[in-house]
Amino acid sequence: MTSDVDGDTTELSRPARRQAEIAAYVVEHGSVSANDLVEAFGVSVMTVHRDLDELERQGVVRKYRGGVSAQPTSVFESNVAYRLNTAQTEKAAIARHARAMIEPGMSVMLDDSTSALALIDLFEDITPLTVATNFLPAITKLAALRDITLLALGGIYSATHDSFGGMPCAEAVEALHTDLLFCSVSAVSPTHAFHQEEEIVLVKRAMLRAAKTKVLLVDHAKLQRTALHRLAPLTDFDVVVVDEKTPKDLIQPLRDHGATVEVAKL
Amino acid sequence: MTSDVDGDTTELSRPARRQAEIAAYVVEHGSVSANDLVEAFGVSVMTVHRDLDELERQGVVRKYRGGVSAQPTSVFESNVAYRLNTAQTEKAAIARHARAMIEPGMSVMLDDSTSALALIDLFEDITPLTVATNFLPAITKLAALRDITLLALGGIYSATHDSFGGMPCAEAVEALHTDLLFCSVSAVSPTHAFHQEEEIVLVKRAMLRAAKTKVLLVDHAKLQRTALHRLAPLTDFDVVVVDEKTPKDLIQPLRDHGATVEVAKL
DNA sequence: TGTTCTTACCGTCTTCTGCTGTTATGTTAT
DNA sequence: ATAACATAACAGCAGAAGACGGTAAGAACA
Repeated sequence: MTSDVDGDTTELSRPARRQAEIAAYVVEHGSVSANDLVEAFGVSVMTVHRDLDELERQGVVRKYRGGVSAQPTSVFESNVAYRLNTAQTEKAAIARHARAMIEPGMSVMLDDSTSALALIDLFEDITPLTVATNFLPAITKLAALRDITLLALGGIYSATHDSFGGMPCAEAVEALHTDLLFCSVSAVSPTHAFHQEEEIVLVKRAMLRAAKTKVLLVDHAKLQRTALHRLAPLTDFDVVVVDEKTPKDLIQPLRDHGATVEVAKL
Repeated sequence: MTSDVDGDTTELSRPARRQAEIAAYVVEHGSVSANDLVEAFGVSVMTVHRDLDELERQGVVRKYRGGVSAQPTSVFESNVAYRLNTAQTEKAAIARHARAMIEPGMSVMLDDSTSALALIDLFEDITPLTVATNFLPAITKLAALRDITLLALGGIYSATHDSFGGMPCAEAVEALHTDLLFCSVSAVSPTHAFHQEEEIVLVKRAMLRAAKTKVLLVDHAKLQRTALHRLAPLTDFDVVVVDEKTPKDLIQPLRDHGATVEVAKL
């Protein structure tokens, strides 16, 4: 669990980073007091409380009098701040690889994945483009771009993912059909893609039905994890993109089971 | 046209304000050169170009080599930046009045109106609350609040309104039914509410069908305007809220035709 | 009631975004 | 070909937002 946080420490505001670290700390220790955190992170009690409030708002920890306790690991792992911290250079490489699949005029669907964010930065040259997404940071970014038709997929806001979901979102997805889907999950086995949360699975399944070409974006950390809900067999995806750091012996099994795997060059 | 811009000059970033002023200038003169604007506003050519690019992105002006020309007045009037400039104190008063209608636990729908933005600032004390809206600035604001269930109404992004619309949005609305709707329009006659753009009308009509109690928020400027599309008779609204600056002789006709009009105290 | 933990408020500080002009390069007309 | 106009890249600046800690008031627990 404490393993693969190969954090580039940049790219995230100081408080956000500290919050992610606090979250990790809490998850590791199960439950700690505010004062413990004061010592561990060298900030004032006030700041600790503010951080914990924010983490609680995101659903990552539960506050009670005298301390905080961790929520199930699942929600921590799908916490946005945490994910943003992880494997940024790999994600950039994956994004560049994905970009090559897009042609001007296409319609593209993005889910609430941090790789998608990196991908958006590469959109400026591929206009015109139609992009549909349920991920709030992505929506904000896209709204500022010209020559991009932005189709926001609404739904119930989740602070943990900073995205929209639930039935309303699934319905919005079902009304569409895009050329491409770029999608991410929290865990990948040799045969299937998995995700922690049921409501998210609901939306992602809908997205899979609503796109012609489906691309799964996977950084190497995902291949060594598991998660509760089976989302879909890997053969449902037309392409699975992994980063270069992925060990060869983890890639081969996917291919053996019929998946088309491409490796993104750094 | 140049009349009622009783601008409080505060509350809007300098460039945004200047852009709104440039837009007004262009609309008034029909078509001007970049250099004209440099003189008129005392900024560099570069800045003028940047402003014009932004205005073009919003669909308010058209750039061609050697200058810019205005788009039809309608789109200028429904331009967000312009609307944000107008009658802010009145809008705050209207928002306070509207706030009093909301009780904790209710579900509220907001359209893409600047008055709605003011209203959100007053939400913190009325939690829990469920809020549905298609207005991007509103969505961003609400996402940061706790104890608020945010239901984003997706759809096709319009840079002019900074909101989502079109059929996907209308469908999302139709799947809901809220206790309250706060809604705004671009023009109000003694008998009807009007709006410039057809797609917007589509969404607002859907919203009217999807709420139990419907409230129309109107600042006094709207009462002296007209617009192309008839949205709905005023009697479709349970309450029409106007600000205190509204001349009495403009209010009376509404009441004579059966509307329930309330005046928001400053 | 006393103690501990939490929250609210306030002033200061820093950090950061993003606006701006300048210079240099590209593009279109005449 | 040359002049007018438009874009791109760069870097400095300013204003604003937000982070932080301290103190004091409040709430929970014992």
